[in-house]
Amino acid sequence: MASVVQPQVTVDEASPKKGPVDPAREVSCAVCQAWDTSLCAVLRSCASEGHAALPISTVHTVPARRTIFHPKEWSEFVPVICSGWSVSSIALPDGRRQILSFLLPGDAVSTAFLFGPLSGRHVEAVTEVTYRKFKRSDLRALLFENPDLFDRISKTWIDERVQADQLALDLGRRTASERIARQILNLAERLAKRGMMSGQTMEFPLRQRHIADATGLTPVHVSKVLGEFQRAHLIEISSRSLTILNEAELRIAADWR
Amino acid sequence: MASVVQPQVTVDEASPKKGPVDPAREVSCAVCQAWDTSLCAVLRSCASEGHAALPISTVHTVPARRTIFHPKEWSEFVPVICSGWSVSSIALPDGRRQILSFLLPGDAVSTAFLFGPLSGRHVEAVTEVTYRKFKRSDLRALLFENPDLFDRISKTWIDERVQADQLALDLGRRTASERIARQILNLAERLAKRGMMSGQTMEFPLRQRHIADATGLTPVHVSKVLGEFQRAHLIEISSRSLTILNEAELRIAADWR
DNA sequence: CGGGCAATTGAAATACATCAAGGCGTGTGG
DNA sequence: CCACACGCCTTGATGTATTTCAATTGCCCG
Repeated sequence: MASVVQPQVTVDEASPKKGPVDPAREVSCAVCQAWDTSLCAVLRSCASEGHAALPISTVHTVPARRTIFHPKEWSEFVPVICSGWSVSSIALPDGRRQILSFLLPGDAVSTAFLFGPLSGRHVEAVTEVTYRKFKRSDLRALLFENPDLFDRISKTWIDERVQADQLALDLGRRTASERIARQILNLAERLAKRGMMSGQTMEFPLRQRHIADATGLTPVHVSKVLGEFQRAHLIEISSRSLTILNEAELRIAADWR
Repeated sequence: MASVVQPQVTVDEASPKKGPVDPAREVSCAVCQAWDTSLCAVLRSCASEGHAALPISTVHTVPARRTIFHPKEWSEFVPVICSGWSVSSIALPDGRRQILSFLLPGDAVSTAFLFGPLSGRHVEAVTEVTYRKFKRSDLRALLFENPDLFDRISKTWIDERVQADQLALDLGRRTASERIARQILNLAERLAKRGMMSGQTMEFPLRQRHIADATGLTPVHVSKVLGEFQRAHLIEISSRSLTILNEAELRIAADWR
């Protein structure tokens, strides 16, 4: 238990806490690289503006591959990722599944989650993950006290809608290589925002099965396309990390904008 | 100009008004079949509860195939369909396009639209369409005055999220026949809610390329699948109307639930 | 050391796209 | 009113992107 499986994201170097509850919550968030994005930022800026304190939350740590949120869970808690990678998906009874998004530090599953339980969604850790659980009613209350908190949420909301639209466009109308290239570029961009890129290199804990489920393809085909990309020196993958060697060409392959 | 191209949905039989503004707005809405669903219902119930009056809106009528909302429009107005069918989509510069939803009477494009412009979206009339344009700021104001209006909107938001998830699952993980069958069942269900089904028969103004763009397929392939469905006596299509002959089997083809 | 998940690779199958031609209905202009 | 063009649908032949199947390897972990 003391030695962790993979030395992934080095977010929490200051406080690798194991207990379920962390009273000194501002401290640990202060180190979080995701301060600039998404819900966390919203909550923190709200607190720093002297309004109500941050709502109560409990911190949890789960190992890789563990379920964070179960599809038939009807919970009053909304999880927000603090460190590590996880994945949000829906599945068919026969096993086919579609990944809707990769969740990085600072991400909540969906803004819709703030207003009611979103059944059918499965959230699963890819690496070891720490996350916070907020009580829905707390967040809601906070939302009504702060009109500009509301503004920020609605902005996130719009973003989320745009993301969903793009996903549909990708899955419905793009080729396999385009989808994969876009997924890589998209992740790179999001990691960069969080200061989690070193140059053109990122930690890349995803299995090919994850990429397959996110792009609506087969693991086998993903392997072939990634192979082509590497032979064409667009990217390089080794020991759970990915480097973009030729961003310009990769963007062309992705038909980016 | 007086004779309209297609005698589609017969919603507005009481008032086929042509002018852009309609002062007697409650009246025309009272006939609307969509009173039970979505944004319209929300606004009307809000008004009937004796809060502020319905916000100002202007009524517009456009012929089939006309653009209602342009992708680069950055408008402060949010359109809500009153009668007719329309379609909301996004497109790639090279012409590929993905339909995100068919809009039926009572539908707004997206709840996200209430909070900010959603660029890139194209909304286009399929049949002759009448719609209302609300001013975003009016709706927003109304929203803050009525906490339970907000509740209803957020419910719609969750629904919309679930729809988006299902779309991704369909496009990413389902076969052509499944996608098409589901689209048909889905439309039937939504039309039924609006009282627009006569038994198992519905007006069906969609061209096969609409279905193709909604399901991520080619018009040619859609034709083949619809042909199979008809030969198998699951459905019958003739003169712009569609009948579900064998709902049970169609549901199986759709892998419904 | 053995077992299981992950990745690679090639061969075969298949679902869907593309291409092409013809028919049918409908609006349009002579 | 007719001829015509055009969009829409259908159908068959052919092409291709992706899946499925299968065998092999490496690797992590118990």
